[in-house]
Amino acid sequence: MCAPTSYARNEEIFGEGEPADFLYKLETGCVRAYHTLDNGRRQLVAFYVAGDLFGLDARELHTISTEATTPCMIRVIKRKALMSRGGDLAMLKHLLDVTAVELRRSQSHNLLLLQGAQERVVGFLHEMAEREHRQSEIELHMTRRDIADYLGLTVETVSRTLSLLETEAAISLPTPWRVVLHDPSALN
Amino acid sequence: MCAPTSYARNEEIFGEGEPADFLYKLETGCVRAYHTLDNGRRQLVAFYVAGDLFGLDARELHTISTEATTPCMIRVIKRKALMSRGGDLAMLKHLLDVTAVELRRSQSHNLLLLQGAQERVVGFLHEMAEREHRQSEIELHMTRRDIADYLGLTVETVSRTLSLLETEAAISLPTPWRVVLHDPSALN
DNA sequence: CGTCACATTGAACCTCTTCAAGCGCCGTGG
DNA sequence: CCACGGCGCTTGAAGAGGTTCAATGTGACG
Repeated sequence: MCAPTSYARNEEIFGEGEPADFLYKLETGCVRAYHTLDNGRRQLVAFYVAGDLFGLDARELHTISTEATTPCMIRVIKRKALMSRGGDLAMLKHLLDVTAVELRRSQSHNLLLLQGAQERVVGFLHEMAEREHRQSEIELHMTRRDIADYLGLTVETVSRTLSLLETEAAISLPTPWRVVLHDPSALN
Repeated sequence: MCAPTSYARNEEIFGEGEPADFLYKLETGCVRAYHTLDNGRRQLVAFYVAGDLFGLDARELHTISTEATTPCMIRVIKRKALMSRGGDLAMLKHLLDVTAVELRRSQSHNLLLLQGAQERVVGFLHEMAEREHRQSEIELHMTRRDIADYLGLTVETVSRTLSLLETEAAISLPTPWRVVLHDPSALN
C-alpha cells in the first residue's frame, strides 16, 4: 500500500494493453474507464467515484483504459503484494464478490442501453445519486461527452434530454454540473 | 447429480423470484434466459447451448427466468451438494472463472448493443458460430423474436437485416433457421 | 479582453419502429 | 384427403426518435 498519488484532470491512469500489475483505490475524485472501438469512437464502461476499487479488469493485461475526469487522489496497490498472501480463501471470496458486483452493474447497464434517451439519462442520474449517497442533489463530475459515451448517445441528445427534463419540472439545473431531482422515487 | 430430465419447447425451467436451489447442465437443446421489464417487454440476456452450465445468476433467488427454446435434455444438480463439499478452494476458483467469463460476455454484449442493426445481427451470427464450434454454417435454434429480444431490435428489423445480408451475398439462408456465412472472418 | 472548451439550440436527415398485410408451413379436425 | 387456423417469417409504407451538421451561448483562465 503506497501513499496516495495525485492525478490531474484527463491524466491517464493506465491504458489498454498495459500489464495489470496494480490495483487502484480511488480516494477522491472521479475516474472514467473506456474502450476505444474500431471505428475510433469511445465507449465508457464505468465511472468510479471515491471509495471504489478498480483495475481488476484483467489477469495479465488491461482490457480498458482509465483517465481522471476530475483531479484525483489514488492509492496504488501492488497486485503481487495481495496475491502472495494467498491461496488466501478470504481474498478469493472478496474477489468473487467484487466481480459479481461488476457483473450486476454490467447487466443493468445492458438493460439501460435498450431504452430510449430519456430513460437512459434518468437511469444515469439515479445511478449517480446512488453512487454518491445522495437523494435529490447530485454533482456531475464528468462532461456531457463522458455521459454521452457512457449512455451510447450523442452530446446533443444528452443536453437536449436534460433540458427537456427541466422544462417538464422533473429536475433543475442550477449549473450545468449540478442536478436536483424533484421526485427521485417517481422518475421513471 | 440426477439423470437428465427432458423439457418441451417453451417449457419453463425456472422463473424469476424462485429459490435458486439447483444448477443446470444443458446436455442437448437450447435455452433462453430473460428478464421481464416493467413495460412488459422481454429482454433476453443469454442463450445457452449444449454443454453450458446455467442457473448461478443469484445466491438465493433467481433474477432471471429460463425456458427451453427447443426440446432439451437437462441435468439438474443440487446446489447444496456442491457447496457442502467446500470451503473448497478449487470450487471457489472455478466459480470465479465462470463469473469472470459471464462478465466478459456481458461487456461485449454491451458493445454490441451500441451498434447499428446490421452490426448487431452480424455479431450475433458470429457469437452463435463460435458457441456451436462452427465456422461457416450454423443452425438457429431460436425464433426471430428470441433473436430480436436478445439484440434489442424488433422481429421485423432482424428479418429485414438477414434478407439484406443475403442480397449483399454476405450470407445464405437455405431455410429460415439455417445460415451460411460466406466470409466469416471479414463480416464486420 | 480574447480565447478555448464545453454546453445548448435548431433543422435536415436517416435508421429503426410501428402498423398492416401477405406468405408458407404444419397440425388438427371435418 | 383436404380445408382450415395458428404460428412464424417476410415485406411494405408511414411515423418517431436520434444523429448529424451548423450556429450560438457561456464560463474559466491567461
